[in-house]
Amino acid sequence: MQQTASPRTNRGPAAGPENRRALIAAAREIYADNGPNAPFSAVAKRAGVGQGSLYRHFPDRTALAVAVYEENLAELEEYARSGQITLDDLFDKAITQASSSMGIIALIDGDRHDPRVEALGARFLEVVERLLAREQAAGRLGDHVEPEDITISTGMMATEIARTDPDQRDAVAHRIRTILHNAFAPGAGRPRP
Amino acid sequence: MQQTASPRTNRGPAAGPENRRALIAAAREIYADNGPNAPFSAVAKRAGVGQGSLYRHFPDRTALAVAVYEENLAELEEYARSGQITLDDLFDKAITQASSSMGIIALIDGDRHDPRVEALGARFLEVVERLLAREQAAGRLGDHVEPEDITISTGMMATEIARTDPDQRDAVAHRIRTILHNAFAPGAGRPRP
Amino acid sequence: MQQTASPRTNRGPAAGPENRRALIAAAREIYADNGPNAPFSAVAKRAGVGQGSLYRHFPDRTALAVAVYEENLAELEEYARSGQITLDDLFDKAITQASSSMGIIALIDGDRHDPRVEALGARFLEVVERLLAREQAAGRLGDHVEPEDITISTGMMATEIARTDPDQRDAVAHRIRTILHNAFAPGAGRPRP
Amino acid sequence: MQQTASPRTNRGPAAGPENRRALIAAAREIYADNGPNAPFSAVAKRAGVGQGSLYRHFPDRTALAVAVYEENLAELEEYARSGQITLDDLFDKAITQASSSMGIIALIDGDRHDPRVEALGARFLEVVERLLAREQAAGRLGDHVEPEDITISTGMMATEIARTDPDQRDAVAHRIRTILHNAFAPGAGRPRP
DNA sequence: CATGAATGAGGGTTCATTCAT
DNA sequence: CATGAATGAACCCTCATTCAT
Repeated sequence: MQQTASPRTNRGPAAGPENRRALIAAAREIYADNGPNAPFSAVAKRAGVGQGSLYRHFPDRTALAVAVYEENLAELEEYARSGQITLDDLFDKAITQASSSMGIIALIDGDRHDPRVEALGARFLEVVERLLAREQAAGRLGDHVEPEDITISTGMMATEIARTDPDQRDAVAHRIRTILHNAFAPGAGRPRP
Repeated sequence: MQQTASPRTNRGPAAGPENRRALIAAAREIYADNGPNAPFSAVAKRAGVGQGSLYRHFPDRTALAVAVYEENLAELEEYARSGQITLDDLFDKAITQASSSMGIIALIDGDRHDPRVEALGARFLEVVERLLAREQAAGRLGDHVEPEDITISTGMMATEIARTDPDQRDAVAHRIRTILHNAFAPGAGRPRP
Repeated sequence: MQQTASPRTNRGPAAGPENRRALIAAAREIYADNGPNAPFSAVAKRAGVGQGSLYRHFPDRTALAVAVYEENLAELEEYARSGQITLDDLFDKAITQASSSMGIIALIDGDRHDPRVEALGARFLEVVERLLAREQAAGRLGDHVEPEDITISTGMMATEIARTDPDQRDAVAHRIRTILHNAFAPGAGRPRP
Repeated sequence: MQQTASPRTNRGPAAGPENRRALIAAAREIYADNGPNAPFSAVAKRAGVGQGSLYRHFPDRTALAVAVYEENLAELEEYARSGQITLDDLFDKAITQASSSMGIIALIDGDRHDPRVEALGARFLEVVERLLAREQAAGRLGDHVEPEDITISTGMMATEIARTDPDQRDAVAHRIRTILHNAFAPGAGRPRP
């Protein structure tokens, strides 16, 4: 009837932000190693944090996945802000992140209607829109390409990479990039003469 | 005083093949409705069959998923054998099947190294190779296209369709088809003049 | 990810009815000893039955409490059917059952709006109605008494007995009986001359 | 770089009594709204007070319940001291308090052997004894009535009211009052002529 | 003296798998 | 060969209690 609490160590509230970071890092590892069905509690264990703290910081799986993905996205936004990002840069980032976040991506996929996830999608779309406008103006991408072409393609590519064996990822990534480059190249949208 | 426990209906060995079919049909419904994490036992219930029979026919989840997918593939092979299958036909099939087998696809994804799954992949590759050779010969697909481009693209497309909301599937399917057509068109692989 | 089942013994389906009885008996003991907040799983343990079997037989706490209480009620109905039950007989039964079912009563209380519980209440009301009509006709209970007076009083008494220390139960029971007898006696409802 | 964790508001020792009052008020609300199984911590949250302060003021659930109930009792004592309290007045108070303190009553019930709870019972008995003596002297209650008849009846009534649906409380209260009035009326204890 | 994050054991429930009938 | 109840480990989540700040 009574729950006996026997905390081994209590580092106090100061541990809060540190724990949050540890949980996000642990989530990356756990979901990368064990796929999206890994027990939620495994994240807490890996982070060296109590179950309760995990739930305090992230009330549900989605909250955690969003936090992880948000870090990825923030890095991308930062990169986009700091210079002239190209489609290849975007693909590079997507491939890199897909390789290390496979479980998280799958997790997010399951919740695509969650408002928190939709918000991330909107932020990603913005990055893409700016990129596309610039590249089209420079004549490096065809005018037939729409932002959704890029977002969907990037998502497909990331998923495919994520589920590919590590030792074949480079080859598959190269193949998909080539396909997409051909599809998005200037002139690709019009019938050949 | 105890009423002897007795199987309600035991139709004997004759029921074997019938049960197998019922289980496969039930699996389609269950995984379509509930996603890949649906309880295995739900399939037996939906099929109107005991747990034991489910395990007899399909010792594990993968065995069942393979059986379902094999039906899809057999249909495609049959279709390919019976006439001049085009890339568009292939895409049509993939889209149709993705829409109705989303859970199964996800299930198979998790087991891509299972030999039973690999065997299906090999059969699919064969279909694609024949198709590609014919279409390239007819000048309807570029010579830069390789069979793996098709298999990977089809897989990506199917996954993407499967995870898209039903009411947006047509639009997304159209978009992806356009991208891939542009990518695979004759001339798309060479630099523009 | 996989749940490993390691059943020590599996006595087969024949154990079903036996398990059900064992669970009901265990529930009586557990809730009598530990009150209504006893862990549900303790019932399974006491019955020597797996958790799953407990849930199969009784999908929730209320189902179990209803089953227990239904046994009590069936005994009362049987008794009422077999002869001329008096108010004192009813009180006797209520007191006896309250003493041994305290936790169950509390449990049922929490679910009084559950249809299963309401059905039991209706059955109890029927017994009371017949009893009251007969006793009033015989002049042993006042005409001012209504069935609900009896049902509420019995409920109050049972609850009070259930929460009284065993060694004071007789005294308290006697006291409450006297109060209610005085209240329900012929003439008690009318002003004294 | 780390921002030092700092208590938002710490009003110092002066806040002590104020917090205590806030906790008691919060307990009333929480247990009225959520029943006796409401999380202890919810009280602190509702009171706008830290967990630690809750534990400082009330080391356990019972301490808090006793404090709440003590307020009710003090009000009753004050009322009794200030005039000629009748049985009906007592019932009125009991009904009113039962309606608003249902969770607390249930909580106290579980701890009736706690000395703190027993002390409250003794104080209540004193009020009843004085009331009974006065009413019997005035001929408004039968000589057969003993203090324990009143205390038990009041307790039963309160419990019954507390667990009755709000919209039926008036009817049930009226019914129980009538029963008890009939039982305690002068002459009710003697056999009819 | 107050705050509120951290802890982790415990209870609820599900479901993969076995096996008596 | 089919049935479906039985089993219990695993996962999810809550919450009583402590304690650094």
